[in-house]
Amino acid sequence: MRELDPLLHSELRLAIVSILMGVEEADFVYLREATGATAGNLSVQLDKLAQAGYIETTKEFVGKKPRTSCRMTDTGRRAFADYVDALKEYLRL
Amino acid sequence: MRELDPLLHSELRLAIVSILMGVEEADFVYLREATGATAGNLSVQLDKLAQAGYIETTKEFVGKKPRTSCRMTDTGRRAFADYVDALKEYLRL
DNA sequence: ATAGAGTAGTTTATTTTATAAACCAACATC
DNA sequence: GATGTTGGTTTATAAAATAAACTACTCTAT
Repeated sequence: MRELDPLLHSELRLAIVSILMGVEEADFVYLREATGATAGNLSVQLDKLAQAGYIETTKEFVGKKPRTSCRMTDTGRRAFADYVDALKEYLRL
Repeated sequence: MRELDPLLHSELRLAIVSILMGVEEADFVYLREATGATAGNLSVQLDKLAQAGYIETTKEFVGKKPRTSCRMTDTGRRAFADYVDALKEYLRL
């Protein structure tokens, strides 16, 4: 059986990637609200995705507030496509 | 976002259920070979699925050898259908 | 009869992962 | 000048997956 990329096969990381696949970019606060995750958990999982090169993050200051925004990389998009493909075998779609 | 049933959102358990959805029943050895899992891991994960009432197992002796065979329950089939449904949101299918 | 290897598992221990709790820095509000 | 808020990160704890070790039995060859 095909392996399911463990980096994507995690509820929160999958949710993050799922959201990012649909938009140019999304910021930390939006992702936190959309996924319902705690900030700590989100921070950790974003790091893992960034470490793997699946997403790219940029940290800037808007006025006095920090703002982290994220977007998919090509590597990430490919990994997601592969994951979906592999998963279809499991789901019998 | 819809929650992904954590019992099914595990590579090995999903593989087990995926196989069982396609057949009347399958035995331990078949599942071990088909999934490539170690016997220990398989034993643990089958227990969890049985505990949750997603699968049913029967242990009998065929000649002198033990034989554990597994099949889906209605509860399990419903859970799998729900899981697939929820996952489609994430996969954008 | 017994040592060695194989089958069919289970139990226990270890590692990995996910989650939550605590914390930091900067600001605004009372 | 406490008190709370926003936007995070770091660290600690809980939960999960995996691997290693073990049980019980059988079969073969010595």
